[in-house]
Amino acid sequence: MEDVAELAGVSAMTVSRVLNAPEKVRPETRARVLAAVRELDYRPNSAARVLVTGRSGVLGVVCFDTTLYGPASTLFGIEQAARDSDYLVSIASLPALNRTWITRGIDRLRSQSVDGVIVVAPHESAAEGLRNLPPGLPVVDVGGGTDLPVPVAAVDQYAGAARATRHLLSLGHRTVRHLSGPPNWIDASGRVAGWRSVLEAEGREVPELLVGDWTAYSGYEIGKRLAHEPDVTAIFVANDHMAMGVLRALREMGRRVPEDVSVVGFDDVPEAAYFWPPLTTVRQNFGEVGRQAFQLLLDRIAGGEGEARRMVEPELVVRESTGVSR
Amino acid sequence: MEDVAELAGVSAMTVSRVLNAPEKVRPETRARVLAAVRELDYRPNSAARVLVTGRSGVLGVVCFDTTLYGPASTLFGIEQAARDSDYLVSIASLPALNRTWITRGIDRLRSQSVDGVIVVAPHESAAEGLRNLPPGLPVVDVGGGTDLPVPVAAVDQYAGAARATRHLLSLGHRTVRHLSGPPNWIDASGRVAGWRSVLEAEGREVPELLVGDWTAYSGYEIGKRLAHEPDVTAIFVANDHMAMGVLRALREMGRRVPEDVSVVGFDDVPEAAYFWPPLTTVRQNFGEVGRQAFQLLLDRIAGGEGEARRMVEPELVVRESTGVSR
DNA sequence: CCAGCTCATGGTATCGCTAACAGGCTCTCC
DNA sequence: GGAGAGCCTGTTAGCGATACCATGAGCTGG
Repeated sequence: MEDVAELAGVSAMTVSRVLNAPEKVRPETRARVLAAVRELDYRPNSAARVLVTGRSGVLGVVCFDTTLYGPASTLFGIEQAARDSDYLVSIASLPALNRTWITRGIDRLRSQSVDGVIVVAPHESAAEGLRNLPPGLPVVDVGGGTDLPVPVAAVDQYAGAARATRHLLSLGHRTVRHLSGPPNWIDASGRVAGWRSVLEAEGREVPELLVGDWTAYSGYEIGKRLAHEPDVTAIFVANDHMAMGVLRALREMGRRVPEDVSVVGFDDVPEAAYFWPPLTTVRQNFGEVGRQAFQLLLDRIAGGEGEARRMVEPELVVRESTGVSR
Repeated sequence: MEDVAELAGVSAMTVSRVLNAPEKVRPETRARVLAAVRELDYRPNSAARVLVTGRSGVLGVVCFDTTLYGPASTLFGIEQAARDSDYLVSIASLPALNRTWITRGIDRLRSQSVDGVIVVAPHESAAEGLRNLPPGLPVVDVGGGTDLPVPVAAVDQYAGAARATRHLLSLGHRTVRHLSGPPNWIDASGRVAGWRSVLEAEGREVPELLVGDWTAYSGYEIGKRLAHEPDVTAIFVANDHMAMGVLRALREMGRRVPEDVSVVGFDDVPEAAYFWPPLTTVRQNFGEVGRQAFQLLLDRIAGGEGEARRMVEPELVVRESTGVSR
């Protein structure tokens, strides 16, 4: 920086000002400095800047498994929003979902002086991990429950599940089975709640809950069991990958979709329209959730104490895997 | 740090040593310092450390679309390896794949004093972006070609495609059609080359190349066209998602898989075993690629000039979408 | 008993930048 | 024409750590 200052015939302070508050420098001086910056290919040292300002322009994301479609898409949304605002994103992935690791992840990021942290761990353990946060560190949660001490951006799982369930009932099905995600996942329990509430509101029997682990494999295994129950005519599956396994199991066992059984998924992965049959599902706009989370975080970093929750509405996408009850 | 030093009755310098070179401090003193560290919940300020040492413990990843299965899995592998070595990962995603953006992504990371950069952009433009790198910055590429000026970790696409093609020929098919990924993607051209070379080596006709864009949609559209060509009995598709579209198109047009047409995919996404029919495909161990890339980068950071290329072998996974030619 | 070594620790300078204040210049306006 | 208000720009100090060298204690060996 000293060199740039010398080349431009000004002091280091002026160079600093050109970079941080250009309007405070006379245009002519500014031009000379910028020319010198280019000439020497000068780049400010962010470590030094962080040291004195305390702000780094980096935000941290704590996440679990970024190969899952939802978290990966959310992360991507966050990254895009961050790029547009000249933030950089550091990620701390967790080997397991529990309080200890979440706390450790946040610590790891904090030690790098991130300006804020977004936690993408839609699991009950996240709540514990967010209980006693280091004071002064802005934190936002993605997909968490309502009882968190931090702002939350999330898709309204309850509403999405309710829509899926109502759709099936409206086709004439007596009731709807639900294959849920693993217990303790916030998304999973939100979908269970939405499903159950619609059945209860409509006075339908609430059948036994089935529990998978998000994988197509678990959908397939549980689907085989379901295929043996002749009174099952409508299944709401908690994500598209499990739904894919269910579709295959039903087909193998000779039950036609949608003639014999209707199936609804959740997520609307890009491939859902190419399942056999094309899958009716609930679209979640993960990218939008990521962007909302980033906005919430920006607000907190700026000292805002405003909104604590931003819900993104899911959308039912009707394709060919659902049909009227026989 | 001063406070810790005082509480432990030592100088700041000793505290620093306890944290960076514990063996140089008498065990007894070390214990006192560590106790003080815990008591005050002291955390070193990484910015200050970076300022003086020049090393940050952060590595950067430049990537394109982290919602794609391959890049997401690779990123995850890198992150896991990094965590195990106490590195943090910053990501810079690119709005478009070209020289300018890649350079800008690297610059963005460099301005944060990352210790090294891994570029996950298996596209020809990456090569240009890697031509004139800032000197002194260790860079490793993932999935790039052979002519890069930096070390590369990659899956051997050529070998994988060759295996897939030979598998189809061994089932008695006269020749094999190939639906490739978009031009200029390294993976895509590697697979094309492997496919073509086997056909030529076996003296088979090399049919016109078909080109998709990695999406199930493009697979579906091109699959519909292929379904009309009765002499097509074997298709090697450049990724599983496109293969899924092809499967659906063939089915819709009344062509049975594998009885009439055999289909092989590439990637082995977790769902491939639940396609209809279960997809024969080429498994790529993306996680391993990520880990190898990280190892290469660590080596470069440490000043190594060793190996420039680490190939990960893909594996043919035979399922039910391929069968003997009629 | 002391030169000469090792080992543990401390003092000081410095990394590159910006906050806070200081000062000089121009301009306005009575 | 001079006080006062702006506007630019410069000077100084310090952010929190580590590199480097100095220092003193304890030990070895002739």
